[in-house]
Amino acid sequence: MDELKSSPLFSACTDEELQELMRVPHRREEYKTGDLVVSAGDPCRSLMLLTQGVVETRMSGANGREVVIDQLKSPTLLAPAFLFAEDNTIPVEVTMHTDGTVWYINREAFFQFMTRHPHVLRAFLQTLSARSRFLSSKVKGFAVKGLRDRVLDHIRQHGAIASVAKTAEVLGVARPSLSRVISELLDEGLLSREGNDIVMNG
Amino acid sequence: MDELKSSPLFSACTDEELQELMRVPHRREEYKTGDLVVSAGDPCRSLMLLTQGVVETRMSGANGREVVIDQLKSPTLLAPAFLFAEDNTIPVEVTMHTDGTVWYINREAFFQFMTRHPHVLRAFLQTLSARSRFLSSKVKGFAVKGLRDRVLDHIRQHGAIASVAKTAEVLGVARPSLSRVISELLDEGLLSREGNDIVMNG
DNA sequence: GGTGAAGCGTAACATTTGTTACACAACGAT
DNA sequence: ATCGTTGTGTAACAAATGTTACGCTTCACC
Repeated sequence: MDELKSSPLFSACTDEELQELMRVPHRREEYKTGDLVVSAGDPCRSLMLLTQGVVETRMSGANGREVVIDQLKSPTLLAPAFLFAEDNTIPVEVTMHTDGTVWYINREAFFQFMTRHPHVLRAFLQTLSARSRFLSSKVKGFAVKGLRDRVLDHIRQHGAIASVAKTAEVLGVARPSLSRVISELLDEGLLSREGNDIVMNG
Repeated sequence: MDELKSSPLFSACTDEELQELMRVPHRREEYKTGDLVVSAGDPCRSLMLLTQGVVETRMSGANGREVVIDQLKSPTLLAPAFLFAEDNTIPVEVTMHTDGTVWYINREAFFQFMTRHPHVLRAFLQTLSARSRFLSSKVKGFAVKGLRDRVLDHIRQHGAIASVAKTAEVLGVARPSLSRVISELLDEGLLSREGNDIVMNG
């Protein structure tokens, strides 16, 4: 299918290679907004490829606090880091943020496919690396002292804040706390309003 | 060398495979306690394999706050997640915690080697996965509300607290804050002293 | 035995963040 | 137009953590 070719993993594949891939066990599933794709603790037995739609990944702490790890737009792999792990349970919850489509491709067959097609292997490794870098920056973000700096970092990376409530979830703080800090930063002239968004100054 | 065979990456390799590996460009470097192996921002151009010793990996925020990400004992790979990344700069600082030895193996040659020897590829993917899971749990740890829970989690994972100061660094809090919380947990009977260590109760 | 450094506990106070509650504006549905 | 919903700002207070400072023990070293 063309859907697969849109993924960075398979974009460089020839038609013959894709036909070979289509002969391995796989299935294609459609989801609707709000559907649960993966719940925390599920084992990861197949390569999961989101070809259409947007998902949100969340981690929920023991006490009920939920943190939105991030939003992933298609095309992207879901939980690629846990596909070949010894403990392949997925620590995050994945829900659809829009309608979407996920392909499931048999793990071992995909492994064989990678060994036969090094450019696919390289793309897979690059994806893993990007996820790892993202998590590193997330850790760094939480370690950085002070909500003020985290807010400024977040705006630098995302360009603007559209929703205070959503951003509070992502940053893992209470909404009024974020609202207060943003007010301070607006007063100090470090941030400014641009329509409904909040952006940097300088 | 036998040193390589001790690594989980190459432990399943035959002698012929290791000899093949030894023909690819590589070097071996020895370090002393306190030496800087990788400084944050360095590009990752070779597979780095710690065959002897213990290293600490740190991230330093913009404001000077430093957080010990973790301690890695040999044998282990250093920064494997960034070897095949598009942006292959390493976001952490790696310093020797003891004397040690690091092997550097050419990236492209190692890539070829993996494609020829799938069991090495699988071991490499498992290593990447384990690192990714570690980072995930780290993110979850920071997101979990309350230092009390983080302390209990840390003890569950590490068995005991030997040094309050070191642990405070790892958890990213001030030492007196950790000391205070530990005192409370001791009072409440959730923790207890065992010699110089602090352990769980139950 | 003295001495200094390192690690720890603790206290007092400052700062940050969470919690709860309320008022207001925007918006869609009835 | 009215109603309810949603997102937002704000205030007052509570709780958690940071900061600084001090005294105590332990231990290596002289």
